[in-house]
Amino acid sequence: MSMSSHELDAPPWLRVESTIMATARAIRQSYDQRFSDLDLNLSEASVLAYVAEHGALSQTQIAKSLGLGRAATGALIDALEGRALVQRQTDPDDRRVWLVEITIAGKELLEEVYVRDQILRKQLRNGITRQERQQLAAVLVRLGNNLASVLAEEIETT
Amino acid sequence: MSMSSHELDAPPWLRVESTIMATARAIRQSYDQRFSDLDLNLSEASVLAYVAEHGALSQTQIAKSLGLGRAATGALIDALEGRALVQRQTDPDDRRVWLVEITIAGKELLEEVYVRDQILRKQLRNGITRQERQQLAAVLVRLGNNLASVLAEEIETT
DNA sequence: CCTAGTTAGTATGTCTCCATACAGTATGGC
DNA sequence: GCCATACTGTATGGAGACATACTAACTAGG
Repeated sequence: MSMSSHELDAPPWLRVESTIMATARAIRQSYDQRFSDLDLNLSEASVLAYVAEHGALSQTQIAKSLGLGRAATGALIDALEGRALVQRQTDPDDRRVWLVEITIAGKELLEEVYVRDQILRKQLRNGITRQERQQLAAVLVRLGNNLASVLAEEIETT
Repeated sequence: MSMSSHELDAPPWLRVESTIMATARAIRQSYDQRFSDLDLNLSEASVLAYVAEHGALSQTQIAKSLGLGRAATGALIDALEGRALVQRQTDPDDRRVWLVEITIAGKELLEEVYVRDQILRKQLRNGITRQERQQLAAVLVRLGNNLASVLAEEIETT
């Protein structure tokens, strides 16, 4: 993996963006590999975990919480439902919405997901202190806020 | 932007991954917006800047330095060449390779790119100290190394 | 009521990238 | 020289996500 090979010679903005981008890709990839024999990718596992923790939720709620669009979320739930890991129920109060719940089979699979997540996280934290991780998260959040205002401002101006 | 809305309620691994992922997406998006009236996206601008700085390069060299695959890089160069921002020249020493160089028009466009990059970077750095940025980069590199070894190990085991 | 506006979920097209496979070309051992 | 190997650039198919547009259904104002 050429993670750090383009640290010195690339143009400045690319350093930030491509490092973050490459890291994000690699995280996704490592989870996908660890989950591959469960036939789950990271997004599917995330939906499963989120639904397990929060009970019957609409797809829009799930999408918002996971930072995905509604279309992408719907596709994920299609896949999970096809394997009977979650089930859709009609909402008695609103005939537009599906309430998504985890099934017994889903819970069982999720146990294995948790185990592997723990192992992988331990490997990824190697050589990175708790304080550093917290700082990383804090800086990323601030960066995210700056990005949000940049993007918002941009829309105004247009 | 729901950058921080899923900070507290999402499952743990998702916090790290999705924060990084969302940040990367947002960075790309903000650059794309700032460059949109130049008809450039971040990757194209990166290729342009990299070629401007390092002169005639093979596509493989460019790909490696930018952390992209050769196919994706080729497509980017196709687009830039179609707009006469770069030009391909045959390598007298190796008939397989294209040597890619920036054109006058490319250099002119790049000036504008640099100006906008400076402005955007200043906005993104808002409230983040130089030290924090360096630490962010350092932690990301370490995380990247951990990811690389995880992915490598995974291949061995398979 | 009933009409206008909003929201839930879905379908579709696009974007950006990767992985794989391929054809043409170099290179190093024999 | 010759062959196996490695490498360059391209074509193709797929993954993952977005934006847009659409249908169905809810809701609030008149």
